[in-house]
Amino acid sequence: MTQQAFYSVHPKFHAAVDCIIFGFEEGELSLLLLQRNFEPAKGRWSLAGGFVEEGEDLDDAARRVVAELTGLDDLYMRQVHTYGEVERDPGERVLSTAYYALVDIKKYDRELVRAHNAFWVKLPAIPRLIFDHDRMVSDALRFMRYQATVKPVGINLLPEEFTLTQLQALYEAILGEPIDKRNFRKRIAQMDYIEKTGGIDKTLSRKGAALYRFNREKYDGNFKI
Amino acid sequence: MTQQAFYSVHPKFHAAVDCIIFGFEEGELSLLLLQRNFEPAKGRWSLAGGFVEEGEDLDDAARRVVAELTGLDDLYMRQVHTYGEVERDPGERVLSTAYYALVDIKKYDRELVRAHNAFWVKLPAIPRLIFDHDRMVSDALRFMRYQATVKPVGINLLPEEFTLTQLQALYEAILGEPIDKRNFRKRIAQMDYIEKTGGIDKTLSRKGAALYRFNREKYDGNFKI
DNA sequence: CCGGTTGAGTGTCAAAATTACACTTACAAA
DNA sequence: TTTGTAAGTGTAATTTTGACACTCAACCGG
Repeated sequence: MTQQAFYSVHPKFHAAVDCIIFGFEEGELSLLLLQRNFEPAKGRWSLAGGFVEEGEDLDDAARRVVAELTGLDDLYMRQVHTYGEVERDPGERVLSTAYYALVDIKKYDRELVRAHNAFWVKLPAIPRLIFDHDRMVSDALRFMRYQATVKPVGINLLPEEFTLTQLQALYEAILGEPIDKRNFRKRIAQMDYIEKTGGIDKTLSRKGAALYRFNREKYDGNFKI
Repeated sequence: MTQQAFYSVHPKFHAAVDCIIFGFEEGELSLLLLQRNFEPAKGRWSLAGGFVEEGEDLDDAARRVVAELTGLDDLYMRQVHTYGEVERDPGERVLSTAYYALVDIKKYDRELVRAHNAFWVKLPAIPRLIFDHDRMVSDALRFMRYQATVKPVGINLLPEEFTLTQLQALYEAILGEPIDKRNFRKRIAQMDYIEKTGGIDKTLSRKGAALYRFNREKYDGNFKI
């Protein structure tokens, strides 16, 4: 058997990516969802998705899909799972790999999002999604939650500089439960890679809240071996 | 644009599964690896893999690949990750999804394994593997280790009935560090889903060691909501 | 200018979980 | 009956986690 034949006796499939795009606003997690104005499943809600193209890495396809929708590159993205049931897409057989992305919700390109008929929807209010996208969301949420307990990925949902009150609200949203303020700040104080910038945010309090930033070098120094 | 055209403008790809098959013997984790007597990469070591076929779920393809090699069905298997770099398979473009499987190493079909030119290799001694299979192994190992700290998946590597000494040796192999015997037994004692069978194993000690089994009903009762 | 309001910031103690640690027992073989 | 081997057992110290309430700074309105 030639090497060519080795491959060619096997079928090929469409490969897609679907992206669970998380944002954080007003104390709640949101997802960027599309109300589809195109077939198939026109009119229904879905994740941002797209097909993998010739010569394109799987990860890159996911980055492209998110960039085309939000204008944002360089996001924190992680692969969640690949869904390969024969009948999962009623149109044709498609293997789809889900990725989650974390977005600073202040930064996305509003024009692009509008043009795609996409909307930020707060988590508790998300509608039924097409195909198996509901399952993708719950798998992504579980995985993101787990990662957030292990490393400070949540920071990617906040602006460069943030207050501890914002950070706490974020973790409360991610974990879905209230956190004691003093215990939280005690824990953060031990993380030398979350450092004061010296700046002060006065938008929320008369007193003003110290601004912090994530220091990637210190973090990598502590945990990469 | 018709629905047909929606799909057909996009390329298709080969979809493969590669399986990291773990066993446990003599206090060490092993992998079932193939020394390939077929192209491509004939003569080199690889994971057990195969292509997804028409009308076959992705998970089922992974089960089939493991079953064809070991004769074992009904194994504990979990998807690890999908590898989609353009150049990862030097032959043709293939998207490959890795799964790990946990095998009771006493039970596999020796004829089948021999026929496939496959061998159990203890973890510290595994050779260089083809393509990106090394990376698959290390990702699978990390994932399996994590899962083992969270739920008793390791039990799938032991026979139905096992002694606490075996169980401890297993966890020491999975975690890669020694465990205090009394603390370990204290922890196990709290898990009512690991129960004495009443049987006694005399193969290792004159005194005899109590045999235990995993009670799936009790476990599911405790943790499924 | 002073009292009120708002969110920021801070420390201690109790409970729970984790870790370290060494000897006795049962049995079979010599 | 002595000896060797793996099985089995409890306690105390340490660390980690969780509960809890007031003061501070600054601005606002009267």
